[in-house]
Amino acid sequence: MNTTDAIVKVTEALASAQTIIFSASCQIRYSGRAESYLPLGDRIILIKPDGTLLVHQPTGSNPVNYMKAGTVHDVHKDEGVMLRSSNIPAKEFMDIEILYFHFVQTASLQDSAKLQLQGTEKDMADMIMKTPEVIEEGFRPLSQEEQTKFGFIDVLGKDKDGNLVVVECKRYGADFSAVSQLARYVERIKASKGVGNVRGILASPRISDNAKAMLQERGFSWVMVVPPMYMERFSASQRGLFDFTGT
Amino acid sequence: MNTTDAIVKVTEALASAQTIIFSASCQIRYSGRAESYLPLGDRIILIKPDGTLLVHQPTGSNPVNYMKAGTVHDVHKDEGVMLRSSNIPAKEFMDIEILYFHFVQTASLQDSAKLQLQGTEKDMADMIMKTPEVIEEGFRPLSQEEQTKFGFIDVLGKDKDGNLVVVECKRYGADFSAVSQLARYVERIKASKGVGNVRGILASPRISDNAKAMLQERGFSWVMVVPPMYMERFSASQRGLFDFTGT
DNA sequence: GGGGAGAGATGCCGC
DNA sequence: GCGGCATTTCTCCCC
Repeated sequence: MNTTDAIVKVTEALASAQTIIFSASCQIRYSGRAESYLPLGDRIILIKPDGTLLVHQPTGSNPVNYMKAGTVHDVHKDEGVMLRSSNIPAKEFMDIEILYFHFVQTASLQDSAKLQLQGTEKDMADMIMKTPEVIEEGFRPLSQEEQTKFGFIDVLGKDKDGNLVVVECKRYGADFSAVSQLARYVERIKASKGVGNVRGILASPRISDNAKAMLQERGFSWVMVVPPMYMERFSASQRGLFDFTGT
Repeated sequence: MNTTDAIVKVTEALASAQTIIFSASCQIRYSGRAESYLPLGDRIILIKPDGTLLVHQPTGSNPVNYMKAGTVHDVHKDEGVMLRSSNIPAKEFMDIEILYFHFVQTASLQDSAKLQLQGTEKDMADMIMKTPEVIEEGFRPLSQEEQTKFGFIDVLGKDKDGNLVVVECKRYGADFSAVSQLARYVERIKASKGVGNVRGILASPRISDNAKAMLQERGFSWVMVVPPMYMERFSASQRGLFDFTGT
């Protein structure tokens, strides 16, 4: 695509805060929290009205380079074509040297929708509050997301014998970090409540052998809990839309 | 844009494993590790040759919905237009119901370049190996990335008195998690080497007050180390390219 | 704004 | 494949 036309199109879109998508052969330098250089290649570049800039290579989920919201962009032609992006407060800078524009698209997007997500760790904690027997027989939850200066506890409760129980939820497989976190909360509760016997329970779909060993070493235990997913499409009437689940 | 033309263009691009970028008014359902619904709105959708699919709203760095590499896509018209994406091994599925295509672009991108990144945690460890005095006077590094069954140790060394020292590097501010990690490694080294006195040092640009308290409580210490950044553009001859840093 | 922790985290490397 | 962990993590929430 003609370079001069492309520069005009990008410049006008930047001025009117439109969304810009273009493909270009380019090389990229970044300086900020770290520093990087990306040699010449073809990429997709997306600039959003909020200043976000994303550079995508032909593979992978993550952008190879990016600038966060609030970044200011300017494209100009000197010896070559340069897209210079600056985020002064964040002290981050990027230079994209463009050899050729493959295409430039601009758009004014209308989108106020927010993602509705289910099956998070918070949903696990909600489920435990409602159906505490998933932890163990006789477990009675007392509070959810109890704040301590050292982090917040997913679920705090008492077992059938009246012992305090700290429950840490993980929506994925639990690892060392989860055990450390549980240990920290148990210590914190022991200290703040002045109680010697506080139990720790890790609730997750899976746990690594190593993490389980560390858990038992510290006298804690693990309960298999799967994060709840129960959107309306699982009802029989919606079977047509998502019938690939087979259930 | 004409819907039939758009469907043909997307279908052909999918068949030839091109990169596809289009904008559409759509609503999106996802089911997999979690479940989500995104109501109607205008989005940018990017499909890569490796099957990666990204859905971007007009703001923010992260895609609001996505499918990972290896996903298979198919667009067809029934009552409405549906882009159905499936990743069978991962048990993940997405349905994008498209009301209108604003534009469709396809491209064959040539890009074998890899990002050259500096200022990572690994670079910090490298620097400590080369100039160990940044840790403390008389520190002698023995090994880097020493493997243990409980994770790998950034730098293992001895202090001027011959005590073993475990160094954990963080390129950002150190938190509880970093202290827990360091404690785990120190315990591990004590056990595996059969030594009672093993020191722990956390090396990072910053540390939170709480983390520092926990560190001292366990008898460890903190050293301020900044991840090294020294690309050639900081030389005087390159001043023109990145002179906005002011230094 | 900093601290703490989750995320449909992703990506990398090692076993 | 799982495990362990860094990430220019990003994002949210709460102090």
